[in-house]
Amino acid sequence: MDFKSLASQYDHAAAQKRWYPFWESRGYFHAEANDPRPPFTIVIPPPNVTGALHLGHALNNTLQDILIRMKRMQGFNTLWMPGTDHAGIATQAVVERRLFEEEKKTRHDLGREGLVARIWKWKDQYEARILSQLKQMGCSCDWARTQFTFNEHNSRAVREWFFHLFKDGKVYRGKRLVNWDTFLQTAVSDDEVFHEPVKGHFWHFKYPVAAKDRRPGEPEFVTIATTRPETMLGDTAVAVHPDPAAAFDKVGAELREKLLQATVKEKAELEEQMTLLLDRRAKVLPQLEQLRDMAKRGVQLELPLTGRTIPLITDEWAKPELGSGAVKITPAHDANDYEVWQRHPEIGAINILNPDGTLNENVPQQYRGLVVRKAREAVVADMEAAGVLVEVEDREIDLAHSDRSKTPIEPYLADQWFVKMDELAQSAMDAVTSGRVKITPERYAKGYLDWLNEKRDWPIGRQLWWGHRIPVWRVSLNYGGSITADRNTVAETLKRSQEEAPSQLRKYLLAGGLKEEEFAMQLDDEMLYCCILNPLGDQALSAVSQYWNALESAIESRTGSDMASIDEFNLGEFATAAASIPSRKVIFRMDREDDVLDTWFSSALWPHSTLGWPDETPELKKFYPTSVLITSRDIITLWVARMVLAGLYNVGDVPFHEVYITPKILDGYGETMSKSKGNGVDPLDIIEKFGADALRFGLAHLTTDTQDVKLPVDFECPHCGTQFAQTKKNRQLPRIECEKCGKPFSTQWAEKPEDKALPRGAVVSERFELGRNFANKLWNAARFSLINLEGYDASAGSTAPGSAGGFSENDLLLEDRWLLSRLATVTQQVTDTLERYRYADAARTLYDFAWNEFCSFYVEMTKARFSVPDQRQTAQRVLAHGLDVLMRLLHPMMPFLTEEVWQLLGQVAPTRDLPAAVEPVPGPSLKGTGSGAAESICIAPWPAADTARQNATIEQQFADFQAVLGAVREIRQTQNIAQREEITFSVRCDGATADLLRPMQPYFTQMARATATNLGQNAGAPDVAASRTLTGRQGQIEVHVDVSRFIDTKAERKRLEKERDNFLKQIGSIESKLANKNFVEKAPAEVVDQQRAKLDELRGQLASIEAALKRL
RNA sequence: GGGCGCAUAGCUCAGUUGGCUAGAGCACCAGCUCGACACGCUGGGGGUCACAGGUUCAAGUCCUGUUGCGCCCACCA
Repeated sequence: MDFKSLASQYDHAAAQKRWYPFWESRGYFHAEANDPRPPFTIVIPPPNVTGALHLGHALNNTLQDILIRMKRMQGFNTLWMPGTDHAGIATQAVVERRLFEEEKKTRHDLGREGLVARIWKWKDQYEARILSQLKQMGCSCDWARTQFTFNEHNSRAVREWFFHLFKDGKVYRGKRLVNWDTFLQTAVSDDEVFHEPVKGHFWHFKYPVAAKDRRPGEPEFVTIATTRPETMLGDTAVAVHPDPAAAFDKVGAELREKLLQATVKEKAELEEQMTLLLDRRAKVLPQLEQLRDMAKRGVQLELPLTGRTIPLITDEWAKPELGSGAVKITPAHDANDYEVWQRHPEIGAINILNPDGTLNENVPQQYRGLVVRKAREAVVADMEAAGVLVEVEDREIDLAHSDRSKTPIEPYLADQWFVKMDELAQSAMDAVTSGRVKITPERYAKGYLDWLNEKRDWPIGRQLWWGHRIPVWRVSLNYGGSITADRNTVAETLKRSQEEAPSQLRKYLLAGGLKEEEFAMQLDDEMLYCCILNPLGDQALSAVSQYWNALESAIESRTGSDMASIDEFNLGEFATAAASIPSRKVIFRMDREDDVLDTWFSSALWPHSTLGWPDETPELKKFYPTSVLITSRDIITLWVARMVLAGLYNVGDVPFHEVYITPKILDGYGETMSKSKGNGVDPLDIIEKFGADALRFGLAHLTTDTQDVKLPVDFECPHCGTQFAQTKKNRQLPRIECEKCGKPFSTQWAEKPEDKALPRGAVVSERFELGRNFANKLWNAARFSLINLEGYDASAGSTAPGSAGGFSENDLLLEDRWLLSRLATVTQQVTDTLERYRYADAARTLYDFAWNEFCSFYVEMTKARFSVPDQRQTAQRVLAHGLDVLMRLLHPMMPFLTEEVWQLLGQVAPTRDLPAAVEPVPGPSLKGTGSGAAESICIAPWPAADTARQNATIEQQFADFQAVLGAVREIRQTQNIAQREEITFSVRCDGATADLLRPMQPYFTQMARATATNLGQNAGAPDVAASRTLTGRQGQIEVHVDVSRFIDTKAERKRLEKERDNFLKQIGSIESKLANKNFVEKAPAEVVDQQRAKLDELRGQLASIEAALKRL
């Protein structure tokens, strides 16, 4: 191949298109459980199928792929498990919104099955898009194993886990205040709620003391205050503090404590608070104590508008320093009041809301059916009319809104399934404190532990349709075909047959074909719950259900028949028999729970369910526990913690040994990227413009462990190519007009046909220019090498005796030894930093080495050597080897470019190993050594550092050469000597350095168009010279360039004077340091010596600067 | 309210256990069509390391406080 015809710019699109299919077709990404090599496993944090991936995902997945690719090269049996998450509420909300926007339909118009079918379609579409994005980024996932949290297998795993928790008594049913979204009619979790201040009011009401409980001298009313007056209809008590004086004192003491440590500014404010507190105490304490006494006596209050009376109670929740000191208690609609109820069960709870947000039958007739807002108005008006409205204050209220529907949240008491967290949480805490799971960066362990330490039970039900339906059947009693499952009756009946009901049901289930270990039951005060493991789920159940319905009636019609005789019936018969159930007969009725499980319930299983659990697959045995989890910090609690406890519970081992928390990608304003904010960037835009390698390298380069990554982004006009900043204003617009050419283009928000018809403007960031430029630099270094490897002799340098060719250790020149030494160090550094997730360090090390050492020096220097027949082959061998190692080290970050180069290199230089300076240590090593002739760089061995070639002396000698070259170049530039002018220079230095520099003459010519006329201890300066003084390995090096033809005396003097001043300043500072007794005595001897040496050096340099000045 | 971070050049970021004149990329300035690369080469300018104290022979680095910003959690009759 004629390598000269290779394009001078790296064609990323072509490389991507060429190599990804190649890798896939060769099956490099596929892992088998029976592969004997040690495993290295990562499970992907499954992206939500809500939408396409943005740069945050790109970062996360790039970092995973870098590790996976390195480990693959290191010889591990590498598995990267891909997949997506069904993301319950988020996905359903997106699809519902789309449904409404496009067809003006709600989910109720479609029904459960219809809506779920829609969401599946959406899922298919976005899953395909997500997987395609990952492939275009170059991710080397084992695609054949692609998983989905809601596929059949994972559904089975979910049922299995739930069933075992249920059976263990770790799942229970309880009442709980949920954030009720009255629009979507579902509970939403706390993290799906946002708070927004709205203007509201603070109403003060007085509740009369019941006439019968009034005593002279005591208050006739208790005043309470609320921001939600309609909730008074659900009040079940009013509370006052049991010891208001003590409570006041406690608050006072806290204030005093603060005051002690307060700054002047805070003091005034705190003192004012203190005064207010004391005033208040004086004013209200007697009355509060009276109320307290009344409460202890059991006084009742009349609850206005309702005709009910409620008790006055004492509870510490009532803060004497707030409001009136008395607080209304509405357990069904306020979380704190709910807690009060738990402490005072006798007060009860009254739910006043219907799921749609209207008031229900528990409130007086006139309020029923009103929405909260209307009810509030009505209640306030009626309270005023009743003369119990004391006062209305304006107040700003931080009101909870649903993230999905943007409507206000109503706290609502609902039945929920919970997972008991005590032991599970403890196990997950132990895993981290014992070091079995290591979190990097360490600081994130604290949040994990703190959160788990609260051991709050986990509410797992969601009132949604898209998700894993809870595998529990409510067993109620049904009187003769009427399906009213009247709770009280059921409870009563069940209570009566408490012992009997479960055993009865058990018989039926067994008769229905279920095995003993496939179902479990829980009986609470109200209901019998049955959890069924059978993977056929609904289907099996309906058969069972039919079976016992029919069975009951059969038994009824066959007086005296016993259970033993059921075998003679088959299902068909029972189905017909069921039609004739006598109306007075009590039979069981089973209804499946409507709720689905929290998405995290299924994602918690991800590391083991994707490997086959609950089956004991070879994969599970081989790849579990996985090696590392790479994810973002905001799901450490929601996801990571739950995976740990689920893994321990189900498999008996942690799901991963390490967790690496990535930084977050922020936009130019420091805000996190998200689709909803409109600041998300599609990685494909970046890939198209800069290439996948540039994207990946850029992201790795930004990944430091201390900071998030701010990434200002620009729109790129598709008409004229102008880039201009994405701002908070324009980032959500469907169409934007170019700032330069004024022509409009569309954005990701384009919905209307006329907008969509416009050309799409890409969102780009100049941050990725770094990676693109680097890729191009590498490409050209490779191109240069390929062109010049003509005649490369693979056998040259073979250690085999008698081999032909010009390579032998003795032929290695200084620059060869330098490069090999550096290569060993860089290999060590890159390996080490990547193992420790220090991606940016690895990227920077490679960037600096490749650009400033390999290209700027080694490659440059080979130019002079290729024309020297004696040197050509050695230079080719070392160049090819250097490029080979560099490509392998870069491959995890830049897979496409490195493969492209690898393949081309293979054409001209099929093997590129150099004999190791020392024999590698024998024994099983995972790290590769030579590249061999791997057919793809994906599976080429990871470079091993040939540490025997590390040589500090060589590196220092080379540094001296670099310094001299730099001095000559600098003089050229500062003297304004044209590039094409040949110049001469002399170097005064020790003999060893002169010997070193003498053979470098071709490089001075090559790289600085300069000829050394005199080298050595006695080398004098030309008459008219510009000079630099350097500190070499063996002493001072003076570089004098003959500038007689060019001298700009004024400029040179100015420069030298500036430099002299600089030196004087430094010398002064070191002198004073050394004059300081404390420093000399206390600082370590080596630091002092270092300073003394430095001083000598500086003085020497100063002297030569002064000499140069004199000469001018 | 509790917790965790961050603040270094115009911009985006490095700066490992305190120790040479604090670095990089982009942007900026000057000069370069020399056969790998103008997505390049050579050289240059640019920083009171947010502020105030403290520890130390020595502080960008450690401690305390202040200010500003971000995130997480809790709470708000």
